[in-house]
Amino acid sequence: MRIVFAGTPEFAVPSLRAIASAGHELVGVITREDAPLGRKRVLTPSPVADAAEELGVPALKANRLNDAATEWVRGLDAELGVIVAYGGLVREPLLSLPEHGWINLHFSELPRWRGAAPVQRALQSGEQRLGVTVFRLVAALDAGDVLSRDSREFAAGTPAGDALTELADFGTGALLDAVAILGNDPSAGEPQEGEASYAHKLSRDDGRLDLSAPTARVLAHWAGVTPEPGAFALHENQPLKLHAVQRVEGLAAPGAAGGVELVDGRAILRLADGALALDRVQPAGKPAMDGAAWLRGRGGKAELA
RNA sequence: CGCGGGGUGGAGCAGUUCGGUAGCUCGCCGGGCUCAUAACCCGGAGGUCGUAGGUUCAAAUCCUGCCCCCGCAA
Repeated sequence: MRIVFAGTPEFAVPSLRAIASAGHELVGVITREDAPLGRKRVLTPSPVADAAEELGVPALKANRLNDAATEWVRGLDAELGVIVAYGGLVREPLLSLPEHGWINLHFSELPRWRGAAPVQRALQSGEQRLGVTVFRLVAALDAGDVLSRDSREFAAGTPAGDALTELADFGTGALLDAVAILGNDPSAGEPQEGEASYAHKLSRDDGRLDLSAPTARVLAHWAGVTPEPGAFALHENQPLKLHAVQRVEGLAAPGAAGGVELVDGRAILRLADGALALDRVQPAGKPAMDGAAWLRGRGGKAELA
């Protein structure tokens, strides 16, 4: 099938490659414009842009799918549009331009967690079964008919970044299935069933952990916001980023939640009903460091809030 | 010139305000104890205090330039 692909970040790349290696004809790729990256603000092409170049597919860099983008796509004469984490909305008339319309690979079990940060929000609320859904793009957000879906279990405490990376690969199966289904039956698709929920984009403040919560909830929260926007707690009114944590058993917490002390060479954070090992932390103004080293530099004890 | 923190043996820190012999918790090496150990005891190595210059009898500490790292903001 002649396919135009729209996507931007790292976890859209496996889908792009899967379509290419499945023998479909990739006629064009749309991705967001080069964005300034890092402290030095170096203008950097998106991962999808790099992949498109490597595959030798013509790419359009656009932050909005406007008239110019629509004309560009019209010239491609694509049969199907595939969108994976592009970062912009497809509207009419572009939406109806390809013969089979557009399909989207979304990283949740729709209609749950529609929107920008499905994996992060699902993990944050303690879910460990994460899914992918391929559906037809319609005007309403993530609301079109479903073509294929799949899901798998993740260990508690799996960071969103890792989960997303795995789902990006995992989801290519459902994506290729959906393309095949459409090839056989252009009218295929089942309406989404169940109650919809929305996964709003994460802000920095979403990374602030509530240390008075039960351990399982703190861990889920940590997982959902790691590595972006990053989990943190306050130490002496300064943020302390928690890059890597692990639940530790067998340490009933006699002290108040928030106390950190050295146990068997690890920095252990006491919570209401358990404890977390802080394996990698980063104080404000410092590089990331081993949690135990951080604690030693503070005399072996600290209080987080 | 957006705001701010920081650069001290291998790691993390203190010391800088009020210049005067390099300190702490670990790690490392050697020895001891132990059935054993990440535990404990004894001993040891390892630092041009980011860098260049200035002030001074004397600079990690005061002054100036530069380099690098990071937290915010964007």
